Amino acid sequence: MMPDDLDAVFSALAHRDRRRILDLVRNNPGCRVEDLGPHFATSRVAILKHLKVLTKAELIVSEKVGRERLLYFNIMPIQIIYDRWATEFSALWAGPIAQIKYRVEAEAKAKAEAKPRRKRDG
Amino acid sequence: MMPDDLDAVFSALAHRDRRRILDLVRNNPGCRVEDLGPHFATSRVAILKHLKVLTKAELIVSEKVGRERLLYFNIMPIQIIYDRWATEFSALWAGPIAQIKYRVEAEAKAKAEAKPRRKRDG
DNA sequence: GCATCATGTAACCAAAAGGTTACATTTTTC
DNA sequence: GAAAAATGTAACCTTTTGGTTACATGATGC
Repeated sequence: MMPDDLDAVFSALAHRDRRRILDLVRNNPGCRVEDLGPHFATSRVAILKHLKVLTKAELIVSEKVGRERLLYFNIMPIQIIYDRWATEFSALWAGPIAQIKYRVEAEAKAKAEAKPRRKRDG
Repeated sequence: MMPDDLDAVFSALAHRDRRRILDLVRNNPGCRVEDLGPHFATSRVAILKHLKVLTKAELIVSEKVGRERLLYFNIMPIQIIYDRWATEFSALWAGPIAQIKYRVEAEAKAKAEAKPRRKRDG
């Protein structure tokens, strides 16, 4: 997954209604576009736009069956991020107490070395 | 964490430079705003704007020391999402084989029950 | 105390985002 | 075959986003 793809996934998740769409599709695999309508206060076309964003981020895959479009949730983008977070941050979230200790150490270290750096101005 | 906060966090993560800022701050706790400049092709003020977004999402906390501002990474928002994902999706990502099996079952189930729903139009 | 440094705000602009109504197309139903 | 259903596109508009340059302010160094 390329950085641009990460942008797309996080961006897709950055809207409440889109997260709710994902929940609905995940809990109702194969549901249709029109099944989503009653759950939202916005227009059908707004929902179509949200679906387009989710599809581009690969969080939703769909198939056209006659005049209907069946929607499915795709866990892969989220799993990729989840796994990447596990790799990068697992040392940071050992637990509440360990975490506070780490934070304090980080701040002490910062004060000890927060000095000479290269300078540049925009 | 409220849904609006989730919007803010995902939105903050939805920009490549902002993720890179987070990496830099995480690996250099207590670094200053100007330390970030050399790593990016955009202007200093653009970076300040990114920092404002990250701060609002609580992914970065900072303290003013004299004329400098020291930056620290805050793992909490990401940990909250991570834990929530673990709760909601752990059944979905048991493994590649199990996942494919689940997907097939989901699609078969969808075809069997993808029928009567309420209708509404925008 | 003055010049420099580090950060921050203001103003501007183009592009993107998020919504709307109107129109179009294909498939299904009767 | 005509009407209804389901989806999709186009056009429009307001707001937000992401960038820029210019200006401002307080702290630091000499």
